[in-house]
Amino acid sequence: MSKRIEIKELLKNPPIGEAVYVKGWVRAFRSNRFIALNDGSGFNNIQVVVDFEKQPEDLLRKVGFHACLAIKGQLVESEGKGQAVEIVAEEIEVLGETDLEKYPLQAKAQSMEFLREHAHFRMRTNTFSSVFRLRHAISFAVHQYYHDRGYYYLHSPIITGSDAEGAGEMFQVTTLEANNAPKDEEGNVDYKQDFFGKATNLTVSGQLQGEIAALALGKVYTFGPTFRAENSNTSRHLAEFWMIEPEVAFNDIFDNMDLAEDFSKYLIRYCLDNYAEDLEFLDKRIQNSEKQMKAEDRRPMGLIDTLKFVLENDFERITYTEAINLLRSSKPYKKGRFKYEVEWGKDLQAEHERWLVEKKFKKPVIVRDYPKDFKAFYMRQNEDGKTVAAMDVLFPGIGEVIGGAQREERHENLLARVNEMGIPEEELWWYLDLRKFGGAPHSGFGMGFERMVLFITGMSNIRDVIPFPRTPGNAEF
RNA sequence: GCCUCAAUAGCUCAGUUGGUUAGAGCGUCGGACUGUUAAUCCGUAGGUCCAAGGUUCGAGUCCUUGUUGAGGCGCCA
Repeated sequence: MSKRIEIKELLKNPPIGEAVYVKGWVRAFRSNRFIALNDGSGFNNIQVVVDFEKQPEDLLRKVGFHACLAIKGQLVESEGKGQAVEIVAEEIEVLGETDLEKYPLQAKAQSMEFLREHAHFRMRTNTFSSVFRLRHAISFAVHQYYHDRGYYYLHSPIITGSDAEGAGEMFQVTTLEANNAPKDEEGNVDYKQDFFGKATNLTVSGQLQGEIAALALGKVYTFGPTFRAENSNTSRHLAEFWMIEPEVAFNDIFDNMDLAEDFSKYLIRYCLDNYAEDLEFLDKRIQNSEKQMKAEDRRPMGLIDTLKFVLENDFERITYTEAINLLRSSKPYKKGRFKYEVEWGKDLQAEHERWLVEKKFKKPVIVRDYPKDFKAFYMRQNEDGKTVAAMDVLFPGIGEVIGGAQREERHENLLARVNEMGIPEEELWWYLDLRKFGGAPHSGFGMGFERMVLFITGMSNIRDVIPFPRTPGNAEF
């Protein structure tokens, strides 16, 4: 009786007839009699039945939406229909009141935009508590997947002195004062006097360090925050996001594709197997919100059906050249509906990727062997001399969730490419060394963690699947 | 960075061709209610119509600039 029990545990193994002690927040107080209490341990609430004649009136007044309570009572089989068991309250203690005249949240659906502005309260809603439980689940499943398969978790650095990843604009890290930085003889900022003795940035990718580890430990993965200072204003981009980057010695591009598909499916399966209640709630939520929409704007399948469909079907695998040919024989191409040109040598645009994934194949698609001209320097050159062993995994509704490649392991080829692209060789001496001493074919990819969370939860804005989103012009909370 | 749209009560929104005192639902607050499931019923209060400037006898409504947000595009994961 003296020890608190978590609501999830209480509902899993209900000790009917026994005295119980729970704590949590009020999700609803109905009919001056029924409290729906949730302590965050799971999706489901416990119903607390109050005999209001036995409780002081001023105490019951404090039992409002999202107030925090501690309740002692007896667990009994429920007389009502919506739940199997309930607690008959004997002692109610108010741990934290909520002044509802000032509290912004309400016991009804509120817009994602509004809740985003109240990010310190939004996790108390059904939607966000489900999303963040799933975010945890996916994160845990990532480690489980790789650990079970003999991969080593590599902590790649957050601060990097390398300026050669080429993955995007970087955030500078410095202890120099903006207004009073020391200057060199030419009048430029003298980073030799900075904390690290050189210019440094927040990492945009752990891949290059991952390769170092893969060529010693065999199979590794990184899972950490990455930073892009791009002025990207979309529902799929963050300035601070988490990325999972496996890197595997001796894997070629086909092994890489197998890994990407198997890994993605594992994460989805883990959530379906372990977090069904949260997924069911999110599924219903989407269906309700789409009721007012026109049929053609609705998703073709419910959330859980979509996830199961992805699990049960192979990802489509095509080359970039095949993708171009398919696009050029498509209806929207022939009718001139595409805004961007479809031509071998030009990158696939979002509208092209969407057609391939959502119209043509209706499932995840892996596109490989892209022209080398618009891909990174480290990707392995194919025999045709025109393409590289790059791959993108495209998901319905989101687009690119995974980007990867077989890495160029041949020192001559890599060096030629580095020079061709005008990258300073001295920045990459250690990366080039990996090819000079015991080099090996190897492959890897980066999965945008939030994009995977977006897909699995069915949310539509990436800002709603990370607790505290960082985007251009916004670093609140 | 570019394009489009939006901003009115705590929230979600309506507001006619520019014309009297700006409305509704939900929430709040007050009351009723001992089997509710976003409970229900009755009542009350609640507004610098995003900001600044302009046009006009008169602006929530029209114009300009700005701010914030959303959607799309580009960059990518």
